[in-house]
Amino acid sequence: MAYHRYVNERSVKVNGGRARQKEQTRRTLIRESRRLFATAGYGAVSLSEVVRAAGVTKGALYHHFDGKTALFRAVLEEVQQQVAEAVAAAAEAQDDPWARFTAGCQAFLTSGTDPDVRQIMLLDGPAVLGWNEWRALDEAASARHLAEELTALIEEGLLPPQPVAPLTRLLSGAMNEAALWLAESTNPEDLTDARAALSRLLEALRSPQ
Amino acid sequence: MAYHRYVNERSVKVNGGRARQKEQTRRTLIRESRRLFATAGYGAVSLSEVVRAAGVTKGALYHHFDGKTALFRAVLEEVQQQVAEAVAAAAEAQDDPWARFTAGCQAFLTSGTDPDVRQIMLLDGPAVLGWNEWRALDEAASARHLAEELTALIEEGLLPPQPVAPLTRLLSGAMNEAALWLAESTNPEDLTDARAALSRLLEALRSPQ
DNA sequence: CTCCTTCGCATACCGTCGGTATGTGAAGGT
DNA sequence: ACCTTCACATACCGACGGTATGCGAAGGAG
Repeated sequence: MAYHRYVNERSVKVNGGRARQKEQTRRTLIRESRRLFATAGYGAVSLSEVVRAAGVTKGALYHHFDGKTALFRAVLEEVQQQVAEAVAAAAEAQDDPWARFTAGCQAFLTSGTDPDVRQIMLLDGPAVLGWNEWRALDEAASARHLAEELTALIEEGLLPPQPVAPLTRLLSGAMNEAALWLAESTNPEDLTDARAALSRLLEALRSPQ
Repeated sequence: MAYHRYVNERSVKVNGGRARQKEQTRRTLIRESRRLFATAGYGAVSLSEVVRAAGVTKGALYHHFDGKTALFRAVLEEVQQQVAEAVAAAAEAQDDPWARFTAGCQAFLTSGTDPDVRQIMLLDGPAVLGWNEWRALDEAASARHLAEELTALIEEGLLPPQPVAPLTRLLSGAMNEAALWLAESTNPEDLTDARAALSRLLEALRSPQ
């Protein structure tokens, strides 16, 4: 009985090298925990569920991560990276600087309605890791790009000169909360209204022509 | 030994009626749990700590509240009510409708820097109770006033006609996040910048004269 | 004053959780 | 063929949130 998984699955199955198997286990843990965290929320997910869903034991989990919060951090980083990629893709599809800015913001608003993003990045993230660490990860993933965009827009005269840090937080928070509201909504008209409201907000900030 | 507290403290001390004592126990539990929740965060506070700080046992806690989240909910309602009172007081000190609106928003931004508000209302609230319930409480406490103010401003022509629901979330989220950023800041200049940024944002939304 | 009911709270206990210490055997180098 | 490494599995722990039960003072009824 003991260690039967080694005999039954690990050594018999066609496995790549040890490093390859290790990475696969790690990715499985992240994938399954992400699914559980997204659907039930961090607090309602036990590590027993995670390792059962991943087909490993707690020994494997603690071999890859320092604990539950470290596992969550890895998941959050993955989610944030995906959001950042979506935002960057939407922004880079535009040529006009102002259009790039607004397209990125709208893409961020849309991303926030994804269930994984909503629960992991917007709801649990700040509470589990603390706002400092959450913001540091957010900064590294996407908020830095937003701040850089704002700085560029000010330099180009499209935005009135002002400190970018508070404006970044104002806009980031506005989009986060609007995305949460949107994700909860059942009325499809709300999406249109939210995008319009964000559009109005951004346009209102623009320098007078 | 058993039930010695009854003999030593409860019946000997000068106590008001049973109902009075009950309310005092409840308020003590809320007060102490609020203090612990605010300083350590919901997840890092155990009910053992709470009842020890309150000088009662878990039996008392579960007599007053259905569980840990119910205790947190009671605390959150108290915090939200205090924020709402501060915002209402700041708004009603102004005569001009637009000044009332902006003063309320600035007061909300200031309230968010309070440690209790920050941790309980802004960080743990949505994660612990879920966004739906958190928003329902927020709605009842203060967001409804914000929405009513916005509706009134639109009717008076001070804001362009638009759906108020998404705008309410945008503004609420912007102020929440800015408050979190402010609370973390060590530079006193950030407070000035944040208030200025919020002021610019609100002014930008105003109807062109 | 006496009895009886109510109820606010204490006590004792439980299953489960996150976390740790230790064991094990296949992989990969020598 | 051997030996070291390491990617896990196993077994166990203290602490947690929650529950069942007991108790005794408070307050009303007669």
